[in-house]
Amino acid sequence: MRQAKTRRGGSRHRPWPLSQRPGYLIRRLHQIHVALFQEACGAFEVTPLQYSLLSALAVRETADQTTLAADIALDRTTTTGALKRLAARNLVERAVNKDDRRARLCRLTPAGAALLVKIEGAARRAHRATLGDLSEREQAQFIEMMQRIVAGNPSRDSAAALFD
Amino acid sequence: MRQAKTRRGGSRHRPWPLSQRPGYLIRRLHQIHVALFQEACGAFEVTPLQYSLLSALAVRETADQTTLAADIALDRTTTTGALKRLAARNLVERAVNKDDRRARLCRLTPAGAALLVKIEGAARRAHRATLGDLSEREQAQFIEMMQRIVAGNPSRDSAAALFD
DNA sequence: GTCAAATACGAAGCATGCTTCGTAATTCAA
DNA sequence: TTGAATTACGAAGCATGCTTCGTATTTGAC
Repeated sequence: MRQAKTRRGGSRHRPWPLSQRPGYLIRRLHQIHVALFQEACGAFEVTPLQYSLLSALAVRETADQTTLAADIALDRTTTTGALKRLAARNLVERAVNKDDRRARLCRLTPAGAALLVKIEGAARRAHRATLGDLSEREQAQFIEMMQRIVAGNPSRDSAAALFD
Repeated sequence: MRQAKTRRGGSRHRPWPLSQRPGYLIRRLHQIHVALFQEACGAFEVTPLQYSLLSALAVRETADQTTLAADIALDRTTTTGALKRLAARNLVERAVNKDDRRARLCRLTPAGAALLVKIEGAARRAHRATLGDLSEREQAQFIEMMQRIVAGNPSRDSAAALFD
């Protein structure tokens, strides 16, 4: 048997440390970013996802929910839930489209636009802090590699391009 | 004003493309990994988190829920929920500790240990595939950088060390 | 024009993930 | 030894994220 000698207990596979598994490390990175973001922007009651949505809306001016979902690479129904919460706080308007009554045209309210401006600085700092343990050069490499992975794994309905 | 000229509509900040924000890219990476993992291991009805838990249990042999939560850097109550679901499928045993009736000692059942062995190959392939768009050398760099970031942002109650 | 396909939503259900609050059991210091 | 801190859980609540199924509306092929 090429198996390493059994450990206390039974014979098992040689364990693959969690701390070396890409999926585990990615989950941790996400966890770390969310924590840093909340620390920086929690006072504004905005989550990373909501910041993404507000940003996308600022670019689109107006868009239906499916389009927004594609913009931020998020499931449609999840996007709807997030938009509802933003609408409940009067940061977003969700009016039924008169020209296509299936759709809901979303748009930033003045309050939403104002909030976006207010949190912009803190949000960007949080994003940068996430990679703060890497050198400037490494950060650029890291981002480039992430972009390459994302490009190689298109979401089912990626509109993409909009933000590039 | 150093601001770029205003776009159709109003004056806003120069938008920072989502596709360049570390937090957004990390969320996408997580999304991609989960999708790849489901594709590879969905037939076994196992999620990435459940795989982490089963792995941690295989190493620990026996552990209370709080210890497991620290092992996989996950919130305690979330861990409890996942363990309950595994227990409901008879993959994990959650017996009240006779020596400390506050705690529940968890342990892999034979079915759980067998399942872990069965999915090990597919799970590892899914983890590797997540970075599949990078060269071998880049993958090693990428993992090393993620580890550095994780090391620089300890979870509140990191037991860590166990898997290193 | 009409009817099937496509589209945009909504509802429901499950699995993460987090926080806060409450409870039961254990520990440890005075 | 007794009573306050600590510890391990559980429950509840909110926010993601996903899938599947159903409904309303529009489009487009014929």
